Amino acid sequence: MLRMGKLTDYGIVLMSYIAEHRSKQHSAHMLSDAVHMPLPTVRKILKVLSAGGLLTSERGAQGGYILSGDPADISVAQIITAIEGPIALTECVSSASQCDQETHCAVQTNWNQINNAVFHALDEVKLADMLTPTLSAARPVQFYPPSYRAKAVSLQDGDQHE
Amino acid sequence: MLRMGKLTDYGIVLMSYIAEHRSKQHSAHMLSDAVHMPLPTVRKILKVLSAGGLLTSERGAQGGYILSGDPADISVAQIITAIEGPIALTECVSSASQCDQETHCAVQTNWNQINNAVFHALDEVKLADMLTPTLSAARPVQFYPPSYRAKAVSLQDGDQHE
DNA sequence: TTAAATGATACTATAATGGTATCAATTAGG
DNA sequence: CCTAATTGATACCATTATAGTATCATTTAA
Repeated sequence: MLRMGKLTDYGIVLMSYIAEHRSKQHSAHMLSDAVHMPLPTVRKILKVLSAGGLLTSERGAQGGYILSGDPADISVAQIITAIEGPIALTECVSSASQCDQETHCAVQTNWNQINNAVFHALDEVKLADMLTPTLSAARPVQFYPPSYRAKAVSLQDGDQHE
Repeated sequence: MLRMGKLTDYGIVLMSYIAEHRSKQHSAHMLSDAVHMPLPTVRKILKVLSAGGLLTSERGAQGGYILSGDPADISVAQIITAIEGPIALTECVSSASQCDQETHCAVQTNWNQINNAVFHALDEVKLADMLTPTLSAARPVQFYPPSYRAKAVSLQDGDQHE
């Protein structure tokens, strides 16, 4: 399974919540209550989201966070990028290939394209889309065949615990 | 950054190598030498790839591995799925939502679409494509704007070390 | 029957991640 | 002007996941 940090997941939930209540300014405390996440964690995420330019913060009493832009303009890719860093599946792409594989790594070049494909997929989904309960009708969605799921075999020891 | 296990990266390199030398059968030992990866690790990956149906194994002396299918038919998505498990960015999708967020998680529904988009992006890139040094001309590739890279802010402590 | 190979399982150390605590800086309001 | 509320920044810890290794069982060609 392609893994993404749990904090990023939280981040998207937070962004969704804020987008749903754009009128108000939200403090970390309020959001923590509203979305039932531990306050320190919420604070950490909000800070990063703010540093990434997705949220605008106001300090001091009665301060808080608001969306920096329109939900229709903020993509999932932007949120992920803000929290996780640049979207890339492999290390070697972002960190200018310090691996000793370079010789056999004609592969590397093509990773760029893969990463791009993934990025664009994520960039097409906007925050506004996340608010709508289901948009199945709007976009042509094809669930990938269950055979793929079934074929997965654990790399780790013993149990797969899922 | 969206993370993918290093072993998966290795797996793709291995598959690429095997695809480039389809005629022969390859033992873990040979591959370990050829691609300069630790033998035990190579063995582990090959086993999983074999269990996933992407490689066909033959036991005993003079045994080894060969590609199960045509490189043009094997997608990167398949390789990733074989090694990492089903392609999904969040936990809650694959493990039938055991999170306590369900109330606020209208978001969850839409993750399916995101995961799908990513899956299709990865499924379109075939192993055969990885062999060609660059296919820039063939497919329209757009590198995402560097602004996204720049905006990334570390969630972790201190340094970003990259 | 031996050697070469895959299959399976168990173990360990390192690193990444999530989570927490603490203090500094800012600002509205009494 | 002082207090309380709030974000900003940094440092720290514990748990988990990952990569990597070791060991033994199984199969098969020579």
